[in-house]
Amino acid sequence: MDSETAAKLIRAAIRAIPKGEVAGYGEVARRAGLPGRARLVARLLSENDDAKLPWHRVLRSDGRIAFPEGSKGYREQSQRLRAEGVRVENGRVRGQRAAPSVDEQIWGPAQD
DNA sequence: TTTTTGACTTATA
DNA sequence: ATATAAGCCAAAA
Repeated sequence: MDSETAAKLIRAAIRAIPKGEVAGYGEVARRAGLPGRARLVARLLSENDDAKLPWHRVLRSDGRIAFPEGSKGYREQSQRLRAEGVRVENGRVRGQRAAPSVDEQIWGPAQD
């Protein structure tokens, strides 16, 4: 699979995060069928220019914002999240995470 | 060409 | 809670 295809899958996975919920980089990668490739997700977002993509719903695995505290991106992301009703305290998201289906929790993401 | 750099993760101590 | 270590890999240096 080429990198462009991977990028499409990842963007689709990010778009699938419901408004008001969040997901981790690794989680996005897994749901895109690319386990272990959290870094690719991060890289894509760093290059992303699509305003439609809800990049602000993507967090680190510990629920913290991936930008350095106080940076521009940090401020914008927390603001965007709060605008959707997500609870953000000191760079940490309290609110709900995008819950995978029961099947996904047990069996992992669908492969077909 | 090789090395470093990142909006990262999981495991282990 | 902190701190390494190994995995990840495309792009930039």
